[in-house]
Amino acid sequence: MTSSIPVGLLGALDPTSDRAVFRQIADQLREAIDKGRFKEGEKLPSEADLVEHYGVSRMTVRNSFSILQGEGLVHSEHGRGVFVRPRPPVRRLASDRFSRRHREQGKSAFIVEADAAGSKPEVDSLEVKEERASHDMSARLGSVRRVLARRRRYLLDGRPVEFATSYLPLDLARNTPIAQPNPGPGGIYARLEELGHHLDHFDEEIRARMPSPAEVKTLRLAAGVPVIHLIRTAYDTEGRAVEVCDTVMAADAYVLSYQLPAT
Amino acid sequence: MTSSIPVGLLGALDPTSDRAVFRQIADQLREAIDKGRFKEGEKLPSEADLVEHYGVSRMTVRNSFSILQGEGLVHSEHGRGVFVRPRPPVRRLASDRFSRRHREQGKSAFIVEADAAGSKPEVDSLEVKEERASHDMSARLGSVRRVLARRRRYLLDGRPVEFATSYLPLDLARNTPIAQPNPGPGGIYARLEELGHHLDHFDEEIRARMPSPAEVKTLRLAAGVPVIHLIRTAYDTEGRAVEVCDTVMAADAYVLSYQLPAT
DNA sequence: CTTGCCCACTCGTCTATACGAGTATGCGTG
DNA sequence: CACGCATACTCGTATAGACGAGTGGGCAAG
Repeated sequence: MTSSIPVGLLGALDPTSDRAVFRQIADQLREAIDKGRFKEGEKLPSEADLVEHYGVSRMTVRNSFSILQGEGLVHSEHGRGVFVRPRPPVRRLASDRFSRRHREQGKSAFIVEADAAGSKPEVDSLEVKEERASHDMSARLGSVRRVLARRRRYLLDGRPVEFATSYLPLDLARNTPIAQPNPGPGGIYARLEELGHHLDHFDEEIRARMPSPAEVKTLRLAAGVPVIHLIRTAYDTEGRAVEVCDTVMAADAYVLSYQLPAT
Repeated sequence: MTSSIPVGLLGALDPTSDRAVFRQIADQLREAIDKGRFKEGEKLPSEADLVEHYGVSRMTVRNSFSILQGEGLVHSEHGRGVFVRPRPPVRRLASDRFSRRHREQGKSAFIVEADAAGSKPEVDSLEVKEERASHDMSARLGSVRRVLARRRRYLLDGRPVEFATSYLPLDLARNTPIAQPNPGPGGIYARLEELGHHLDHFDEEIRARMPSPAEVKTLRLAAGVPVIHLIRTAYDTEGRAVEVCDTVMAADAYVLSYQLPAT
């Protein structure tokens, strides 16, 4: 007995079916996972086990696993096995997360929230730099040539969950606390208001897509995990766009939540 | 010469690199696509071309393609080739799309919008049914046992882009126009208000994830296309949840847009 | 008991081959 | 000219084998 894994939880192949063998195997594994016969974090039967159980070649089994991996259901660890991917705790982003009320406290929303949820928050790879505005950024900020870019990465319990860059018109941010790595209590929105730019409203654009290889690296994303791409523009009471925040989030770690009036 | 495709757009492998051969090939193809050397909808070199160009086995080339497919960059067509996946036109969903103003016209927002964008809208697989509320739905609607479920699928130019189900408490919807396949001008929100349920606000929850096999089928999704899962709850002025709309959208066809006051 | 090594097991990468099935093109037949 | 078929080219599926590399447990030496 080379395996202590209950391969018996799986059925047999239907040779009369039109469905490809590797799809049938993937279907059976998926069903077993969905029905909880394999639990979160649990090890699936090894490739060798499945080769023996189904009487197919190893590449066929690997093909099945690659389907499930693409669906984000499992992940493999070299030398250890293939595991049911655990659902990470999600972070809820409410639409009122930038209200002045929340800004009063000294700590950032991210830290407060994470502490409340019992996870350890970190912010790293902070970079504050002057840059040429990209074409898109220039359009969003109103024909601005140069911008101040503030980049940072957010982690929960050591896992990167979000990578964000704020862009501000350089004429507005230069030589202000906003250009400091730590802009102080209440973050850059508090500083903007102190500088006389009273915030009026935000526009948020939301997309979802598969990550680029760079994003996979930065967010240490597992296969089959999309990203949520959120672009927020902050406008002051004079209608000027004073900041654009470009955020890429690991989709399995987030639920966005908005409350809309029924006007 | 078996191929008219300019394989010459691609470089050579680096045998000293630690990076796996199939990843190097995928990198080169990705770069060529990103730089526009292969354009949207264009056919990539065939597997056989790449086998010859790189001097590797076919499975290695296929492995490279499968990476790009998982990233949503390419799609393959049996018997035709592998193509750069075209970016479909996106549908923008604005946060004011349910305002009473938009409800005045007879036609649904989806139809109006699509006509304006010059695409042909369709709504199909309409199903109106009484059901037992799922645990989650019951919680959202306030301990409701039975619901009226309204299912429909939206298509643009023949392509399915969205699948939505509205759930309403049965005691509220039974024997009203809401239980009709076509609820009339302004949709069910107009009918709800006529029935005395004045809408106060909506809550929207947004997630992104890879689609289930059923969703792949319903939305005819290409590999590497995530879905946006939106759950909207409508509340009346008495604080009662009067509808929950569960929507699954092809992520490559949508940009969601919200405007938030900076209170 | 602790340390270090070996080995079994695991997934990762790659080759070579075979056959099947969908697509498109061109050519020959009617 | 129109139709249908042969054919070449495409990707899809599956097999069999090889070697590499990460992991972890057990065993032997110290």
